[in-house]
Amino acid sequence: MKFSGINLLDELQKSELTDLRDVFHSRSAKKGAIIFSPEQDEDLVFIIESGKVRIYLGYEEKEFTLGILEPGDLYSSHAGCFVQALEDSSLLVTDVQSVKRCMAEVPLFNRTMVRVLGKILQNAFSVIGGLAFKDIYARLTAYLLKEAQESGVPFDGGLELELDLTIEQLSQILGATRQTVSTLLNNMVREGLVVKRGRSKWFIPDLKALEDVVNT
Amino acid sequence: MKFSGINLLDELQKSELTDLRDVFHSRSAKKGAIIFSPEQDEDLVFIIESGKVRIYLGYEEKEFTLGILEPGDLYSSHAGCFVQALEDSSLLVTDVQSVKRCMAEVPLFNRTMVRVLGKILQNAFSVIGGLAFKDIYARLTAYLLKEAQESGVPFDGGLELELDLTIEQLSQILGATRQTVSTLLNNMVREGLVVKRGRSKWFIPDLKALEDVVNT
DNA sequence: CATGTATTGTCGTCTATCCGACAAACATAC
DNA sequence: GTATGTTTGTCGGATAGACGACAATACATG
Repeated sequence: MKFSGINLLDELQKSELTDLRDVFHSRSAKKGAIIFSPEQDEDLVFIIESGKVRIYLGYEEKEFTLGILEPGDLYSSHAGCFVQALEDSSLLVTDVQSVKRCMAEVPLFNRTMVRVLGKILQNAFSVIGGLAFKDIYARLTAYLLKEAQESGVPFDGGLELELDLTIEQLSQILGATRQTVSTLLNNMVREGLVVKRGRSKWFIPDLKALEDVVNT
Repeated sequence: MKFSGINLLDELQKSELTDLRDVFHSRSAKKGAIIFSPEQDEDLVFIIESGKVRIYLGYEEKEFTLGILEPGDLYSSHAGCFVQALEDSSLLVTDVQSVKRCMAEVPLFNRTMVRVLGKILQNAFSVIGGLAFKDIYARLTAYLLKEAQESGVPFDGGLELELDLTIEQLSQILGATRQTVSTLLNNMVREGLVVKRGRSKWFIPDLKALEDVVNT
């Protein structure tokens, strides 16, 4: 899933933004490391250069994943979230001051910034809608459907889907317990909605059927 | 509650923004009227001039209130939300095209835009945190505490609080049913945490006690 | 191959919250 | 005053989903 819908790495390639590239410095993080946390109050903006990074809220023992960033995604460290590397990753980081300067000088950056914030906001609203209105089964099927549509690979009339998430991680995205998600997924298998293909690989034999379940 | 934390009406008074004022046109709405809804896809940006306006998500019969805007607040109509006038209100409206032009020409507007979006986003995250991690009682007490701190009037060692919400409306902010909120509120009354003072008016005899409940 | 660790499936118990129903209280209009 | 609508309080039943516990896998690593 492209979290913001806009690939900033591509944007940075554009010739207008040569000077912009220079304000970023690179920073790398090992798999599992927590890159930013809500306490530290440096205001930083960063772009994922490589790897995979998880944005999440934490409260006592519980965690809720807001999204997973991939190369080209932009985010800010001052939104009160944790940022954790899911794989060895490298980020392009800069401080908000520089960003402000850029916004004044480079109009394109500006519009991009607003666009990205808008996308993130829309995503946040849809998360709220899910939590407020839908039960876990509905959130699960909707999530699978979206992932399948965005990154499923056609195979034998159906779709193959590589989620690359443990059940535990999936449950943190859905806002549920590991146990509940595990049980619901297995119910879906029994009903033939999905077929298990090994470590976090799934096959959806009939996308229509899944759509029908989601739209009810 | 100031939804975005920034009063755009004040900002518009600033001399730098004279031309900006001209791109907005006024629009009024009667109490209860739905001003924008998610289907209509005009991309508009608006500022509350007078009155009170509710931003909410809707799904089937249910509604979840994201926030209530007051004069000076800015919002955008393309975020997939309903916008409803809680009282007779008037808005300053403009389309996104004009906003983009302004962003290029007036740097101040730009920064303000990003700042407002940031605030809204932070609010959205705290809503998600509430829904994901806390039960309704915790959300209720936290809400009352925040309102008391922001707009409570000192009285006789405690705070008087005019919420101006029916229980039903309050329950839509908290993401719960009317009945549950009603019961929990009356429990709080019995425990002496709050005292009822008539139609949506409350008295908090001991703010510390309320804080203690919230921080556990 | 053996051993340790991480991931998954499943079951029973427990509780917060929803939902429908209804009456009481209150406000508003006639 | 009475009548009518709106807002509230409360109760009992139903249930989704949390939680703890444990066994069964699968996976990695020496």
